[in-house]
Amino acid sequence: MNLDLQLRTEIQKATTALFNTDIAPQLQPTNQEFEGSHTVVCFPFTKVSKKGPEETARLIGEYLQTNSGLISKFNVVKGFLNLSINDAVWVKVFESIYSNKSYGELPSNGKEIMVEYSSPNTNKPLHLGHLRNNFLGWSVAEIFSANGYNVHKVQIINDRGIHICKSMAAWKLFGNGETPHGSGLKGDKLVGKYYVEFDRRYKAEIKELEEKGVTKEGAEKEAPIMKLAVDMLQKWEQKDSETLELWKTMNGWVYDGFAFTYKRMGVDFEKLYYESETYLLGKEEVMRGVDKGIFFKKDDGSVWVDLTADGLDQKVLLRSDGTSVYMTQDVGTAILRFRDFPKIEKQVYTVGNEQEYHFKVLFLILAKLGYSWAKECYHLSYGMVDLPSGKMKSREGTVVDADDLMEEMVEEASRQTQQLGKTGEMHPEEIIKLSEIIGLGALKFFLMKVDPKKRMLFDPAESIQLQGHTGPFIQYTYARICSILRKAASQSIQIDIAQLAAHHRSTESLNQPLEPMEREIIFRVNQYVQKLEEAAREYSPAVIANYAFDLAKGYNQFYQAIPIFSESDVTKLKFRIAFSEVVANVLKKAMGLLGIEVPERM
RNA sequence: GCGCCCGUAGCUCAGAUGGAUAGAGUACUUGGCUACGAACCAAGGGGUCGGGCGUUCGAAUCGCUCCGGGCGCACCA
Repeated sequence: MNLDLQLRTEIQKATTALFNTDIAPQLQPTNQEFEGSHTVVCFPFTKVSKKGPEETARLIGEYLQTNSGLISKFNVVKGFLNLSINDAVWVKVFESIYSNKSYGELPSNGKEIMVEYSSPNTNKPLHLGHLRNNFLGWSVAEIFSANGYNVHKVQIINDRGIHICKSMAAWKLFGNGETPHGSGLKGDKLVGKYYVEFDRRYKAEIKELEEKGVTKEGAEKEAPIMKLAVDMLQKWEQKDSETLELWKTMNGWVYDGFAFTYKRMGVDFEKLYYESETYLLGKEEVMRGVDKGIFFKKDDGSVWVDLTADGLDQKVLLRSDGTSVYMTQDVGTAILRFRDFPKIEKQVYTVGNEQEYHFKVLFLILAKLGYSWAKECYHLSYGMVDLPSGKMKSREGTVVDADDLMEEMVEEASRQTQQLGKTGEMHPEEIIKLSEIIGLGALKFFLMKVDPKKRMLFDPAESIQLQGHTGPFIQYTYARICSILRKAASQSIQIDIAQLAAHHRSTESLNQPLEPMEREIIFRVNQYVQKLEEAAREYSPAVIANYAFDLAKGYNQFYQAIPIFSESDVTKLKFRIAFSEVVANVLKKAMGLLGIEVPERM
């Protein structure tokens, strides 16, 4: 049952009866300091009531109290009508949540979407920025899934081009046949090492040539290592077997390394796309656009799209030598995906906000090519992650490596767990598993509690905190409830929810109301579905993260104020156990959307 | 130069389509474990919501303007 919707309907009935108006009521949660749970803002009704705000609010309140079974009492502060919901109604709300095993999962809506995330540069190991990207993308996919969508998680792997050839060239020159297996170095780290080596070498060679009097431009082209890389690119395009072999081998190393990192992150993909497989389709589409007069060719042979009518510039789509650019590849990839999954109605691209312009252009181009789904595509644009020292810069060595960071978080979780003396009767494997859950939970929560659109600061000292507004705080609340449920089970306390609800309804007159904190928590639990919808609408896991924190905090307050097992009234005791169980389930579900596990003890 | 984003407590962040005395966390000062788990709870101080003007019964939220910070505008990806 949807309490808010019912309430809204009742209020509308009241205002229609009283003032003969169809102004939609404005409902908001009541401020802590006043009694009640729902507040109607009555200022908008003063126009039709022809009375002051307080009088207007009082009239609506009186009408509701006499005519609606939902409201037990009300109070008026200025133009605000604060409503108290009947406890029997609260219990009914609770009952329907408790007995609904799939609470928090909306039924299938028959819609299908695709979410792209990660899509790293294969020459560079994953770093902190990728963690935000992956966690956000994965979580948004889960959020849509919980909203009833059929979701496909994908990524694009940028596996062709000169940058790949750079690490290949460096490895060929200086690698001495080094392999991940032989050196024990993770595949992506090994390839990254040669990419850096290329750059170092390239700069040295340029300097050498310049000292011999070659111009800077000349030196950049003449540097032997660059010539080798360019040569490899040409050979690659001509499908030279030896080059292709090396390309495959080194890419394989990278993929193996990434797979390891993804696994620990807890993210996955249904299908991987490779640029080497999509850029030709992009080229075809662009040529088709030229034939249809959508794009135009310049004298030098390059192909352009004119977006000045849309308030943007002209944009190149094919170079004068006929090769494709970044945009061309993305056009091809998008179209291929809609061919592979004909039922999807949109694609969500999880990519940093520095590429906002790129996606604006991409969607316009796709629309010009006649793809109606183009206007449904969405760039899930997120802000950069800064360090206390400022921006991450590879040149200054301030890049925070994803593998290292996850490892440090887990180690810190382990250290703190042991320091708090929580590991008493745990097996060593259990401690390891728990540390993983806590460490990654802390990291994921830290990165996802902030609005994705905003640039954020990653303070290492703060991120490893396990108290306060953190993932472990919520995990702890969950573990605590599990402990209560274990105790209840050991005392063989059986919950019969229908009986409890009936009892509450019949004893209401016996003056056994709910505690205000209990009402508030039912209110929050009942809010979950709305938050779920909001999170999808806003593409924001932060909505879920902050909701879970608020719920956990509310429960902890209740827990501390009301000792459950000292309650002598068996019905109340049972209610509170059932109530705790519901909170635990919702916390688990919400955290699950963030990819954060919750432990039964910690 | 043109375009987009951001500015809320010392610090990190919330603030539903404009609504009540702007909220959390952290840090700091206190108090609470013989109890269902103290990774918790309670209390306190801490704010010109970057500045100004405007719209409105009502502005952190909308408009204009200035200041400060970030990003983009490649035949790079």
